[in-house]
Amino acid sequence: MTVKELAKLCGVSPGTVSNVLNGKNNVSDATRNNILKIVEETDYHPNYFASSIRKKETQIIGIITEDLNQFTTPPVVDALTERIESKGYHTVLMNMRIYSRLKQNEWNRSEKISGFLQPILRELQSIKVDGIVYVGAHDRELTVFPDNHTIPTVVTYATSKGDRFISVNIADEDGGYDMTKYLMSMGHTRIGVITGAGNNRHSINRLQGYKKALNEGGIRFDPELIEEGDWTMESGYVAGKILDKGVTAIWAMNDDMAAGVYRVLEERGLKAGKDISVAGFDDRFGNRYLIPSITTDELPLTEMGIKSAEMILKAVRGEQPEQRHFLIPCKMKIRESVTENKQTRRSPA
Amino acid sequence: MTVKELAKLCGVSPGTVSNVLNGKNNVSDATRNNILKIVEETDYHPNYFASSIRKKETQIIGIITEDLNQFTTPPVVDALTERIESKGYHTVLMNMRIYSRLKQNEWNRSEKISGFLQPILRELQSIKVDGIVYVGAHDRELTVFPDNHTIPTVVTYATSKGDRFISVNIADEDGGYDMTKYLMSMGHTRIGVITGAGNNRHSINRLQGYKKALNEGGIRFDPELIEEGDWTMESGYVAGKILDKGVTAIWAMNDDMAAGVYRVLEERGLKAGKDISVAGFDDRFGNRYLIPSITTDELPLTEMGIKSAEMILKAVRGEQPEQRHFLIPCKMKIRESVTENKQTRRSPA
DNA sequence: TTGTAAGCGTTATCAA
DNA sequence: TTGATAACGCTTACAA
Repeated sequence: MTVKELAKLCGVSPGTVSNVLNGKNNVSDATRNNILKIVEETDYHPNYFASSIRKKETQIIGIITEDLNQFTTPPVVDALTERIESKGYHTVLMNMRIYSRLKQNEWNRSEKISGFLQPILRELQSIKVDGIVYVGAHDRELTVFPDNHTIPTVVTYATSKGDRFISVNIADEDGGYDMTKYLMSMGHTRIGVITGAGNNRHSINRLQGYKKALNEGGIRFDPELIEEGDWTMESGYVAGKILDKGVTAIWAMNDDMAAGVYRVLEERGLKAGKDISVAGFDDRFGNRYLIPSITTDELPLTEMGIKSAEMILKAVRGEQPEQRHFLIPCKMKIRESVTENKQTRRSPA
Repeated sequence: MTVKELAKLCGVSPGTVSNVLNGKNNVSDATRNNILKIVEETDYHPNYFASSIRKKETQIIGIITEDLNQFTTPPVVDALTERIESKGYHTVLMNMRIYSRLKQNEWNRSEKISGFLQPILRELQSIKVDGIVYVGAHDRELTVFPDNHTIPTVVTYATSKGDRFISVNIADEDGGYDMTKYLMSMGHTRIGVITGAGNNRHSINRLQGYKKALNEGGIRFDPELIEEGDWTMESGYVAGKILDKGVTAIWAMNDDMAAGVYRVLEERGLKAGKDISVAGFDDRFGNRYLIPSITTDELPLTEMGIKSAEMILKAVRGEQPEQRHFLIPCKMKIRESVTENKQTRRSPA
């Protein structure tokens, strides 16, 4: 079924049918209704490709994910597509699968990622997407877009080199600050920290927040209390040795590493929230698995998707964004693993 | 840049350029190389839409997910896209988001899902996908495809009503059988089971495997030892009362419910793998969170994606599949939570 | 308000 | 092996 055939059925010209289908108002109500009725009856649907040749805008937004299997990605994509599609745009998802295609020590090798990105960009270019949202697997300074890339682009869970793209990210510093403030409010002053990989922006920013909170509370920052992990449970287990430094609380920068701390406690016959306080980050699993349930800071994945959607739609329409970099706040989840510090010195008699 | 302009640059006709670009072998090596060189230099890319009007096949496979946020979905999609794209096809992902759009008691309401599916099918139809892979959020008998649906379709993590579509699923019965056999091999004879929702095919089939294994071992099936859960940790916690029926092992049909059992044990001062054996299903989290680490049965998500990809490509090419329904086996993960039954009666003196 | 006809950038057909 | 030329299904000037 084509416009031509449909037009014949309606007793009008193809042009008129096209006008009706595209919501033009240069058609009489009578013919419009008649055409619409017949469209309904015949279940006619325009050929998307044919119309896209002639039209300048495709109403398609391309979504590029670094890795769909990274746990942070699906919620972002979900919110993103929901919002974009609710505005009448379509989405096309391209997954780079960097985690399965790269060895761990290559995750930051821009030239590798660039190699994966290139064909995908070509693809998106040839389907003439109106805009692109790039969803990172972890916050990294992106240098992977070629210089001649001109399609409107928003990056999320990643930062663009310089001011090139609009970016939407986690407010990591505030997250670290909130968590530390909370631990301090529970009477903790010697707070051990297990960071993620040291060169990682999440680690750096969260630690910045930790320092800021300590500083505000008049507590001297002690580098001895910082252990570097690599986000895995195993590294949290190893870093758990920080226990021996007389800390009353340990904050691991993700829940996986906190789970490693739980293992150490188990081995020593200790309990989080009773003998020592333990906090995580991400809220990867709600309160389901760790016992006692873990106090953590929830990543704002849905909100990041929503904000990114707004921004790319603005960009596509040629509107100016109010700012170029957005930091979305996390949400503290107070559970059982952090309790008041019983070792707090009372005010001297 | 269009073929026309490019052809002029190359000093040949548009048709010849097209032939080169499409790998036809009716062009001399000399002109081919020349054209290819200039294509490279000018970074020319054909307009996807224009070529798709004329071509009968689009080389696009549509992937429809019931819910991308269901933990089983991304691995399937990942493997699926990898395979499909490695064969020179493209993929377009459409996500129905049924979990956020439906209340829990509506998850099996076919007419609701049908309502979400309809516009997506229209969309895929209008971009003329060569085939469709439908990725369910849990195994369900699908009645949601309209009668006039003729595009080659494979369903995975779902079963088609009757013999309509090729399907790729988990070998749930074998999974239940293997797990029960393993528990029996560790000396357990009174094995409590916490099922998922009772009307669910996963529950039914896994229980079937349990019964089969018991039967082979000469153990009478005791309905008293079966508790119905609903896949959530909370329901596993409630069903944990099965402890009081003198079981030496509990098998929860997913890891979330097993986590609920861990909570019950914690409250009672018991330990999985020491005082009682506990097994799960899914291997949702590897050995990271539950302590002691849980013995479970890993879902074959990647393999399901691979098989589905093979099948849809076969279907698209008009080849006959060797069978219409595939069951992919799970992989037992032996960890710490199941140990030998110390209460086993020795052979009578 | 409607119809006619000329594109859009490709690929397919057929003749040279 | 190449080049004209006619499709493909739709949109859009422009004419009626």
